[in-house]
Amino acid sequence: MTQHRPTINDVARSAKTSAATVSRYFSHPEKVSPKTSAKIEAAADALNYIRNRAAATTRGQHSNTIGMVVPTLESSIFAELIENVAEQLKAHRQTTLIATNRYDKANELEIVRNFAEHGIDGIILLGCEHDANTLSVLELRQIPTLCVWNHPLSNVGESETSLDTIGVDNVEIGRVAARQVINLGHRNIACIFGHSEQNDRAAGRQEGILQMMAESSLELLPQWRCKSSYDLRTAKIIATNLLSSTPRPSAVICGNDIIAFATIWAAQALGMRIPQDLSVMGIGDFQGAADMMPALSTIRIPARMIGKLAANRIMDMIQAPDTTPQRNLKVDFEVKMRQSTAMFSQP
Amino acid sequence: MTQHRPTINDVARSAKTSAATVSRYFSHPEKVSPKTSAKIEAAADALNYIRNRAAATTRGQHSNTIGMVVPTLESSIFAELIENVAEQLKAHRQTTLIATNRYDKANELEIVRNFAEHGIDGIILLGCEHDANTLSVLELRQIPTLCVWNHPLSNVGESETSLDTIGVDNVEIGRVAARQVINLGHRNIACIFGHSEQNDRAAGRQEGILQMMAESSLELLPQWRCKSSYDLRTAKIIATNLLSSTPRPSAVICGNDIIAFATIWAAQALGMRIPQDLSVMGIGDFQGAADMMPALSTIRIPARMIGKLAANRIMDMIQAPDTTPQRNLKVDFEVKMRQSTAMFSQP
DNA sequence: TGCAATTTTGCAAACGTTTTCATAAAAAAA
DNA sequence: TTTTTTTATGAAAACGTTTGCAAAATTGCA
Repeated sequence: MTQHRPTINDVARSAKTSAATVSRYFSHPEKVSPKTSAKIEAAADALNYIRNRAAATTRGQHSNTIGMVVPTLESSIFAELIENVAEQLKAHRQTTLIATNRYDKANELEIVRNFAEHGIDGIILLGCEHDANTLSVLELRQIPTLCVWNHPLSNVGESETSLDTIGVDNVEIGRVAARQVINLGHRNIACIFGHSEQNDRAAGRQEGILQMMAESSLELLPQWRCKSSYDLRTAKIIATNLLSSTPRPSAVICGNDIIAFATIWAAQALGMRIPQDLSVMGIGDFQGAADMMPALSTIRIPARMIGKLAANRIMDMIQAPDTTPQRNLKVDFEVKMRQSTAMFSQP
Repeated sequence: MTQHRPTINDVARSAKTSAATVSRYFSHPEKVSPKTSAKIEAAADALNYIRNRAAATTRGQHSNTIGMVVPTLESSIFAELIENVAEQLKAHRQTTLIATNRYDKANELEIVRNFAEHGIDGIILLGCEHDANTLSVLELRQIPTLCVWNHPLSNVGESETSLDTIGVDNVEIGRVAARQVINLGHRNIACIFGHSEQNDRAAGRQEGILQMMAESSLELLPQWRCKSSYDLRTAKIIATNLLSSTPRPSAVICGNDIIAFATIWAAQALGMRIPQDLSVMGIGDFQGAADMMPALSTIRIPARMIGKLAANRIMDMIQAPDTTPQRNLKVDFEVKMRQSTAMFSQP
């Protein structure tokens, strides 16, 4: 028996044809006659032949692999995005690779280099802000790249990236979230933002919320302007702290739904009723937001749609790299007012 | 300028050395002298050289890539597992690829074939039950493979796999979860199991729960024996249904924490108080379980530890394929009794 | 300084594909 | 039937690495 794994030559020998034809059978099936196809299929099956994609890639072929970089897998919302991208790409016969940068641009650079080394066909990055070295690798290697999730910030910071984007406008989201709460009559509003250093989504939302409050002539007390990382434990501590000191806000706007969950649970643990004693507004519409008690008022980011659009767009970019259609596609979001917010009523 | 991306030969020419030495500089740095190393580093930097891993792999080299297959990314607990595996593997300079099979063995086979085509060095599968064709591909290609998360079932079904495993014993988990509830004095216990067809974890837990109830001479009423998929929406409907019919159980044991969350929220929506009116027991200790109100009593599966162990083990298997140490490693779990369960008290 | 032992280097042959080009076979047209 | 066009096939040259082997350079020791 052959100790070595069967190669295309073994299949060719067994099917009494040439390696070239076997290769064509797999890569361009329409170019080989039905009769030969049948023979090759039988031979490949019998030998348990498995293609060697690495070898194929050396000869300039596409690797049929798309890389995707997200900050973390622990947010259910990114999971929703990823699964939709992967599903859609599967329909295009592409493999999706996923890696997490843990909100760190240095990690991201390393990941992108690694993707490049493996000859990936295209890359989908989450967010619009990236390390200059990352952009340079992508540029030099001419790897089709797409930024998803958010729209590049117009005013906050420099829109450094020249990459195409598909996503929501986080400044607008921040503005709308704040407006909802303000329109309910709240005046004593606290905020728990996400950290915005390595995170342009958080930065945009913060900007939008602050804009809208300023436009409504509402002051944000320094002690009501909090920051938290996107994890339940930390956020709950910060929320508990915020809610157990006086004066107490009548509403809290949260940088994302994780923080909102934590705020609701912190309030409940302190014996407060939601929404009678406190209104809580989230952003994201994460898994559980609609089903928890009380259901969370939030802004739905259409992860499913972004995923599908992104997958199709990256395929276009790979297949027709010359054409340069839309650069930045803005996706609409949806306001979901549920049970965690109520009209302000004098305590 | 060179239209083509720089190759190892370009670097060699620029550094006034040979391609072989440049190759060694990247693969076995200790074999090249400091002086030459410096020259090569400078040249590679200047040219923005990026290695072509596909080409390397053809010459029989390792691809330094490990594939991992999980059912879904939407469970925070798998995310925790994955991130720990990936982090640990990164320390071994390995890239981790992630794919989801959506609880479908046919998808899994396709993924594994794809991994094999890409010349992956090792594979980590979630769960112990796999398609015979999947096993055959792994066997034929001699790809080091590890099953994680659960211990193979001893009694339920055939332990089909001959693969190494690292995980918890789900039958035992089911037994312990049930015992906790029974020991609190509950006699009218309902269960919402996960679907067990393509899911040996769910099957094991169900088996364990049923065993323990039988041993305690407790009958499980047919209408109290429910099944749900692992998603909030479905589970909440089923729980609502269960809890709004009479007689009503005093406790519900849930197949995992998603189902437990849904049950708690369904009960609360029906105006029941937890744990006074209903005790709810989960399994998994997902994100949020400890922080929600009331905090969920559950069984903690040590995702972090399993991830670390798995990463180290797969590296051992790759580096020393001959040695055959432990086959099945059983990992301990932890009971976390919190606020969602209470002693049974006559209504 | 000379000689052996060791380290570093370069040549050239793989690795398993894809693809160009030419040729053979089949189909269509005359 | 013969000629032309189309389609299917095979031979051989890439693709960018790694690595066995041998030669060259360096080091250690007397």
